[in-house]
This record gives sequence, C-alpha cells and structure tokens, in this order.
Amino acid sequence: MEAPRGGALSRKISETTVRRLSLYLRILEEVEGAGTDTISSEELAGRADTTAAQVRKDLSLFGSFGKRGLGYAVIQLASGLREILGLDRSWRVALVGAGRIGSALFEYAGFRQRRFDIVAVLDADPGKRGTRWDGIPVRDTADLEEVLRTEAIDIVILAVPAAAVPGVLDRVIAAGVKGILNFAPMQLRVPADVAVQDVNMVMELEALSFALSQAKAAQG
Amino acid sequence: MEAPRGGALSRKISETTVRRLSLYLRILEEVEGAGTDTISSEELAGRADTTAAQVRKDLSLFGSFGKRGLGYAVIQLASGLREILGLDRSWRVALVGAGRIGSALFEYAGFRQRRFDIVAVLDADPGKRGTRWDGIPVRDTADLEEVLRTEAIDIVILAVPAAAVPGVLDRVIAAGVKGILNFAPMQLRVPADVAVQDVNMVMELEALSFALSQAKAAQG
DNA sequence: CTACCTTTGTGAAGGTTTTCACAAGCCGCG
DNA sequence: CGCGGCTTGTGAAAACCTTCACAAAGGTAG
Repeated sequence: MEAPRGGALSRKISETTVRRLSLYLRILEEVEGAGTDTISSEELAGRADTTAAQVRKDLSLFGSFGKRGLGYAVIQLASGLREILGLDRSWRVALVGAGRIGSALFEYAGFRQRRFDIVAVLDADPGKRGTRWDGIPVRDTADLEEVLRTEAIDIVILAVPAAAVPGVLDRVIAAGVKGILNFAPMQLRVPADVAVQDVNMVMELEALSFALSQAKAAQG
Repeated sequence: MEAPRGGALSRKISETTVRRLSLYLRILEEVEGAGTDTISSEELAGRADTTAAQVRKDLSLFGSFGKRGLGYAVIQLASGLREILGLDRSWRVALVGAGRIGSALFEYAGFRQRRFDIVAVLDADPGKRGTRWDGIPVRDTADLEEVLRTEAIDIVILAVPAAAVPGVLDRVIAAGVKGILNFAPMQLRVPADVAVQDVNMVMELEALSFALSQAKAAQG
C-alpha cells in the first residue's frame, strides 16, 4: 500500500487536480481546527463542491490515504497533501514591483502562513529605495540578479507594469528562477522548465460578465 | 452563416473556453494597436499559446467570424468577442471591503478600461467612513442592501476578511446580485443562478510549489 | 474564366477527465 | 469469531475536450 506519494510521478497531474488538492488541504485545516479527526470523501467533496468519487480518484493518484469503512484521518491526510504539494518546506519569494498590488500582496498574511516567505522586495522607482517594508529594504530593480542570487530566491512575484515585464522577465529567467507568479495581463513566454501561474482579475471579471450575459439571454 | 452569436446558446460553454476567448480579445486589441487588420487562426494561436484548430473550434461555437483564405478581420472579431463576453456594455460594480486589496483593486486601471465601473465602495470600519476614493464616498457595510439597490449593482467584489464573508455573502445574495468576484480563501455556497469567480493567490503559489517540487523530484 | 494558393469551419478520431459501480477491507457488536 | 454496516480504491463507462484532416470557399494571377 501507499506506493507513489510525493516522489517523481509517472502520471502527469493536471492543473485542475492540483487546484483541488490545494482546496482539500485548506478544508482539512479548517475542520482540523473544529476538532474533527476523521473525514469521509463524501463530506470532503461536499465542502469542496465536487463529488466523492472525484476526491477519491484525486487522492488515489498519490497513494492510499484512507481507511475503508472509516474515511481519512484529517491530520495525516493534511500532512500527506502538504508533502505532495511541496508545502513541507518554506519557499523564498521575491516581490518585484512595490506598487499598489505589490504592497497589498506583501501585507497578505496567507502567504506567510503557508511558508511562502517574501524575503526581498524590488522596485524601479528611486523614490522607494531605502524605505523598509516590515524590516525588508526595498531594493533597486537594477540589482535584480544579485538579489535573486544572494537571497536564494525560489519564486518571483511579478507585480510590475506591463511595459516593464519583458525586460524583467528575461533577467529573472536568466538568473535561473523556475517559478513565477505573474500579475501582468500578458502571456509570458518562458522555457519549458519554468513554471508560470497567472493572476488576471480582468479575465475573472470577464468570465462573470459572460455568465451574467448568458443567464440574461437564456431567461429572456 | 453566422447563426448563433451572442444569444442564448444551446451548447454549454466551458470555463476554459471562456478564458481563451478573453485571451483572444486581449491579443486582438494588442495587434489592433500595432496596425494589423487581419489575423489567421495560426497567428492568434501562436500568441495565445494554443493551436490553430483550438482557436477555430472556440470561435465556431459562436458563429462564423473568418474569411477562408484570409483569416479574421481584427476589429470585427474583437467586436464579436466583446459581444459574446458581454463586454458591449458597462457593468456596475460594488467593492465591499476597503482594505489593502480593495484599495489596490480600486486603483487598477484595467477594470475601467473594460467598463467594469466601480461605483460604490463599502467598509465596516467606522474610521474609513466619510472618506472619498476618487470622489466615491466609502459607505458603511450596514447600508449594503440600500447601496446595492440604489446603485443598481451588477457585480460585487468581495474583499473582506474571511471571518466577515458569511454575513456579507448572505446579504449580497438576498439583495439579488448575480455575480461575485471573491478574494476570500473560502468556498462560497451560492444558489445556482449566482456566478462566482475566485481569485486565490495562495492556490496559485501552491500550484507553483507543486510544479517546482515535481521538477526537483524528476531531475534527481 | 481557370488554376492555384491559402485559410476557414467542421465532422471524426483521439485523448483526457469525470462519473459509475462494486469488490475489498475495516470496524463494532453480539 | 462471524456478521452487517460503512467507506475506500479502482477498473470500466460515459462525458467532455482537443487534435486531425479535409472539403468548401475566398483571393489572386495569368
């Protein structure tokens, strides 16, 4: 039993599966706080807005976490999911772009909770240089390479204006960073070994716009 | 030719298709600025990081927008996509939660460009009340129902702390709002006729964490 | 007008993801 | 210890999505 686990998977795991795993983990942490120590696929599915079969299939891709007749031990499953998702360690994150969005992200407690530690902040604006955010000096984007290297950065959060993206992106990639969280509304072209996740709020609003328009059209 | 268009669709359109349509529109607006007046599915696909067949299939769900041998007229296709996505009108948006994230969103120009007009801002903090953001008064969340009604709000951006979400959500739904953009890291339970889009940056970072862990495991 | 080049729109094929359904396994109780 | 109720893990089926491949159609040049 319990063969694959965190290791190198043979099967390719889809983006949607990873999102669900992430969601399961959040739910487990919520119910753990509430004192529940065991949970069935049925209940987990109810809270995650999916089906019990989906939950079991997702988990079965990584091993055997449950007990038949009983369900899943909450603490154990949470820990298993953390291992699968690579959350059993901390990640060193650099925030590039200290504008409104950057500042909101920096303050956001959810990152630190998951051990995504923002250990460097950079901005091109000379006016910002020298100020400190919660003790971390805002450094010049000109020093990007040096900061990425000396701080051993794993992940870059790109929160600069669209016009500034291409230049910064090339340098981030050249510096060997393999993970980018992109807030600019543009497609980043990156080598295959670099992972990019986009956060595009306009796209989300457009999806709402589409849904609302459809509903209106259907209903008359 | 050109039968379905914006109207009530028989086929159910998937979330991923809508995201691609949104992306196509952004690309068309970019190349339009550059003076191109015609574009092939091949070129659009290249810029959208997908395949020509995918582009044609996506568009064919809504009608016939191209000319064989020539490609798509950029301006016309952009306008067709705006109609499909419901962007051929403005949307009245209320921002609930005037904290760091709310403030960053309010300033973000991308929303106004697409005619998502933030016409109301609410917050529970009495200290914020009476201040004005770009001329819009920050109002008390206690007045939520009245504001949603008098301002004829289409979409609510939920940017309040997780603990405050359940109370606010119920009232937003009761007030008849059918579209919600949710920034709280929790599943919203809503009636079937209410559309929700989640923006969850922790989940995006976790997807990066997973990808980076996988890569490390594979490579040794 | 015809021949030829190009690119769309779309059935059919292929692939992936989700759902179904049930044997296997765990627990508690008598 | 054996039975019954419950829930997992998983092949098989169904649904969904993407890719292929080609007929249909616009344009152009001769």
